[in-house]
Amino acid sequence: MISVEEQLKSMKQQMMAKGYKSTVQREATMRVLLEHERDHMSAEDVYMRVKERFPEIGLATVYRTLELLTELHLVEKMNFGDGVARFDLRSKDHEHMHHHMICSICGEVEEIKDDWLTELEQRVKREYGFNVSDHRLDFIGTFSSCKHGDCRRHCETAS
Amino acid sequence: MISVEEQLKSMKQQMMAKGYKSTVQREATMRVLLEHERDHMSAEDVYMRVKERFPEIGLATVYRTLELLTELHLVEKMNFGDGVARFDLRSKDHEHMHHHMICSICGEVEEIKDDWLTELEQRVKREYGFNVSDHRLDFIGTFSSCKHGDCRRHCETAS
DNA sequence: GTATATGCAAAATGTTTGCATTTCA
DNA sequence: TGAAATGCAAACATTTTGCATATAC
Repeated sequence: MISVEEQLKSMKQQMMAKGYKSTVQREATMRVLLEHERDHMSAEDVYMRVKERFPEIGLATVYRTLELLTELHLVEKMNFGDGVARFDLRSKDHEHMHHHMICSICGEVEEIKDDWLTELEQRVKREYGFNVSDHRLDFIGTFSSCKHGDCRRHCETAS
Repeated sequence: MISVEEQLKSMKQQMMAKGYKSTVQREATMRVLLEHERDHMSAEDVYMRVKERFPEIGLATVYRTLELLTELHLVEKMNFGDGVARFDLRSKDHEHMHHHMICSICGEVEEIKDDWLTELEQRVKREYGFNVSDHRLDFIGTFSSCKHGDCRRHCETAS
């Protein structure tokens, strides 16, 4: 596992290589993303976390930064159907998009870190002539533990 | 294949069985959905189509009807990341959610009607104790035909 | 007759944009 | 220095809500 500082440096390099400037606001945003790698934060979530340490930042800047990072494929923009976009870092050791299990009882989104789709992607290519560059796989259902009354974790935070 | 009238009747019955009333607005909305079974229409799309035949209908009614039908599992609410919810009928002969190929050149959303995930759903259950009731599988990429300049179909309509 | 559904307009939500000012390379 | 980035507020798009009226059962 690479350290936060190293990852930050690498991200900055990728940004500057494409002609974008490195700013304190962008660094602060990336730092928040690094510290919440798999939290599926909304833009507002990211904004609030960045604001804690950099109170003068504007929401628009966070949106613009997240858009930029998405463009650079450094973050992944997701949508779980609740009307808000969510963002996660695409770290070096998780090149491929991961899959999700979305619990309809507690709202928790859990990850499956493997890539189960390489085979199906070949099939798509073979049968439909479609070249897959990305994929999204979400399972909707219930965790056994939720069904039995004791939710896995932070049920109340899943607004 | 069941006729439109039969399907409509069945949908109305399901609605009334749960205590909801059958109204002309709801019928008109369902009819539009039946005639555009796999068109991934936004609420606005549905609204405009219903309005053609029932001009006094309000957008809010369409939203409320689509919400109700989603609740009854008669329609499927989707989200392709462009900020608008899209709706399709869940017809009898396609009980399971289908998969999508989303072309990043022309924006076209094409369907894969098979269910490729039964095996993976068992694996989720086995490895994570998660009981899948639904799933969503989207492939993002490009059709060979789009790459070669001639887009598959109605590229300009994919706003 | 009564609870439910509708239409309209207003509000709420999430996101984008214009523009004057600041900052980075 | 000059182009790019920022912060703010206003604009925007989509969806939801309140409420008086109409409708289905």
